[in-house]
Amino acid sequence: MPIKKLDRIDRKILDEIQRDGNISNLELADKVGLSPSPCSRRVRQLEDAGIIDKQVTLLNQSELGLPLTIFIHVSLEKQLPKTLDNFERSISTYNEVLECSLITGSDADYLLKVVMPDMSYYEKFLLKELNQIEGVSSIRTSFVMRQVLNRTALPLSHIK
Amino acid sequence: MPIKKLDRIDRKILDEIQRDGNISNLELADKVGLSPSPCSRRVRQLEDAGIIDKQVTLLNQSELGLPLTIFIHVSLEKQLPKTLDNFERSISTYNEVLECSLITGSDADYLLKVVMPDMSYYEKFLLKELNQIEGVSSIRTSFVMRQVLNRTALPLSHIK
DNA sequence: GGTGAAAAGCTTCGTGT
DNA sequence: ACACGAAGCTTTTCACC
Repeated sequence: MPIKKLDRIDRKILDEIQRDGNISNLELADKVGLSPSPCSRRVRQLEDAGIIDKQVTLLNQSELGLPLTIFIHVSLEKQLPKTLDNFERSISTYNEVLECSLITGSDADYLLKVVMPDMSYYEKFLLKELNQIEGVSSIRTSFVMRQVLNRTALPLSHIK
Repeated sequence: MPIKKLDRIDRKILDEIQRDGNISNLELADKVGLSPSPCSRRVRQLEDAGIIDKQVTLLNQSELGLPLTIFIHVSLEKQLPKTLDNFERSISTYNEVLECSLITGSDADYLLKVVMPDMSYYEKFLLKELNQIEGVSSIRTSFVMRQVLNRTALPLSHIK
């Protein structure tokens, strides 16, 4: 299922729309060297194939009053399926949690990425929310001092 | 500069376009209870204010042959501005690196999020690229076993 | 698989309230 | 500030190569 045959034009299309989700089909067709009709057909096929996921609008964190980005390592006491499941369902209810990944490591380890207005919000989140979830044993916080990179565009260079 | 006054309608608009970047102004206007003209005006103002950053298309990692997501903790030998600067410029050249954050911790610590086609690619990346950057002292790898959450939508509930 | 033209829809102004 | 209506452009769909 993964990796359909994508030719050079498909890659060009993906590359363009990854960077600009608002590009018109006319401009896109021009950039990839196609006429509008086949270009929009290809885009539709890429959507149907599930290669194109969705289109979103990205907002400015700081302007919205969310200057803090925080990574949180969470360890659970036991790695029972029920414990993991409960944690995952609980954590999913917080919109402040942008990412949650189950990662390899010593114990059952989750890595969270959260955004917060300020420290007092974070303290409350930690004590009243995260720490209240059943089975959480240890929490380690890493504050982001500076975001060097924050991309949504995936690399395409590995595609043959 | 952060947090302009956003009323309930502005928040509704942001909430909608965060989830669907392709929504038509007609439909958006309808959802937020406005006629098309003032709705598009508000969107433009939110863009001009820098609150709306940009529109992008998200692609499917697995379908593109990038099933591996990896978090990498990188420590540098010295935290000289020149060393940090060199590292950041080097790391920015790799499209496989989606995120790079300077985070608090013991030493100068970067947390990277990278995507890879497979393990052999990652081994090459680690040995031939990341390890070759001047000043890198230690690297710790965390493989993502499962992505529980991966959102781009920011929370808006904290806005008054 | 690519090209070209016509119809339908959306966006964007200007104007009025 | 919002609503209405006209002009311009984009997408879509069709027939054809």
